[in-house]
Amino acid sequence: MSSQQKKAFYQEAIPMLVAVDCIIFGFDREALKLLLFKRKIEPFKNEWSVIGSFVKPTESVDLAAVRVLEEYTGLQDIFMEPLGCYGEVNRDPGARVVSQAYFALIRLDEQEEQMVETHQAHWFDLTTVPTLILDHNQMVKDALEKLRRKARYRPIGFELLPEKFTIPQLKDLYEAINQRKLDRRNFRKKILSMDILEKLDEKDKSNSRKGAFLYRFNKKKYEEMVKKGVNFVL
Amino acid sequence: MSSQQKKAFYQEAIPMLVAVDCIIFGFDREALKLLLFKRKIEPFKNEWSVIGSFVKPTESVDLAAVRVLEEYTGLQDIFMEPLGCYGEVNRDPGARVVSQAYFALIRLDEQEEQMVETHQAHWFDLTTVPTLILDHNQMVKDALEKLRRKARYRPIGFELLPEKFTIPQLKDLYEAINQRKLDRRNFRKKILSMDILEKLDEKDKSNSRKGAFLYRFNKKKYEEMVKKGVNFVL
DNA sequence: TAGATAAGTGTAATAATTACGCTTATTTGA
DNA sequence: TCAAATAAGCGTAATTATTACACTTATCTA
Repeated sequence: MSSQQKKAFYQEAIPMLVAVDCIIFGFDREALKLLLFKRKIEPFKNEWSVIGSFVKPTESVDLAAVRVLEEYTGLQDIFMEPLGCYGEVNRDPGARVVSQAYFALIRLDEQEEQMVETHQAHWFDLTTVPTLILDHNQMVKDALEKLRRKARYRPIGFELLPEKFTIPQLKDLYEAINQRKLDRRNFRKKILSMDILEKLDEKDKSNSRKGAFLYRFNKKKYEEMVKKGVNFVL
Repeated sequence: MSSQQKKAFYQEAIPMLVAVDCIIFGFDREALKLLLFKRKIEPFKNEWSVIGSFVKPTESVDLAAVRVLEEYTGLQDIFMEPLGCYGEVNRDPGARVVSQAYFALIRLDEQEEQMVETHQAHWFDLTTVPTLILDHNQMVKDALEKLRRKARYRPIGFELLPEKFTIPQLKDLYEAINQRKLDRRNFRKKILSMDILEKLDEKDKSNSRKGAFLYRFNKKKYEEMVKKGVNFVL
């Protein structure tokens, strides 16, 4: 249906701008990081903000989020899910803008960390997030809370860890997300009892003399468990 | 800032319509119901749909949802929370419309059931939901899933049950939400152990010869538990 | 080759969940 | 009037999950 035809309906309604904003978390094997960038347009040009864009008429809202993520990080097929709608009347002094926020999880290796710096973007440690434009600090706060809640019943590690990882690394990730210490032995017992990890023959010795065995997720088994609605409370 | 001034920014972005849709669940002491109404405008005039409206320039998105709920049910201060954004390009043939969906829970007594019928609205049993316009069936499905998940860690009963209720009634509600039988005795034990119910001196004899004691929620204790992040898995 | 260190294994104590039998209050109708 | 029927309510044993923590192992470095 053409734009002309559509205009016949909903005459009384008033259009507004729709944007997407992505809160992107990364994990570099020790700390949780947040990707921010320097805004390129007025108002608030050159201030820190999360990554975002207006939604184009030819793309769905979800797709706009995927596009933005790819534009700024070069990454595709990233775990991303909706965070919520930010729709206060005066949240953006530039116009009436309703923003749909998303949060994404990506694993960091040097490659990505460098790539990102070329876009006037920067990975911040979660403990040193600067003041952001508009309601973006609130978005980050909400995203973090959602991440924590989510981590309670899903092994988030899929998205944040490299393909091969050790159990102590997985534990570090959960500690970073939840901000509390977990018992090393109980953590191992619990995650192994879920039967979603595959032990490999290699060891990672970057963190200890003894070295820790590498594992990888068994995605199939994991998907099955999610379907059954199992609770992975760690 | 006036609309004129705002136009100076974001010139390249293309505005679209923003709507809210509310998926409203009710519980009438035996079954979960869904509130639907006959659409008043073209396209799809007179077909069943959930309750919705376009967002006005002078109101936030959240407020639009509250307004709509009040317009159709006369009810204020209803438990409502965001469900998600529905933003496919061609989801509405009438225009490019991005909809933010909400779901709400209300308790049904005859008063409300009647009131609603005056707006060309109707309470449907969840097992007999008709075909709805646009992506509204999907919204209902998503809302139901969210309700179930939510009920796992919050005593939803606050919103769906009358002020005074019996433990068997609360159990029936959880069974309706989760679509599975719960053990009467274990349910009672668990809910009482949470220490959020106050036993009253009255009995409700509508359902049995012996009669069941009425209880009411202790909202203060409940809020405290939610703050502490306690899990109410029933 | 001893000492240091993180990885990994085991186990006992405690707490939560599940399954289910028995008693109680009340109404109905034989 | 009183036995049968029924849902409400109480208690307990068996199972399963969680927590706390002691001990052993593999490996590197000095």
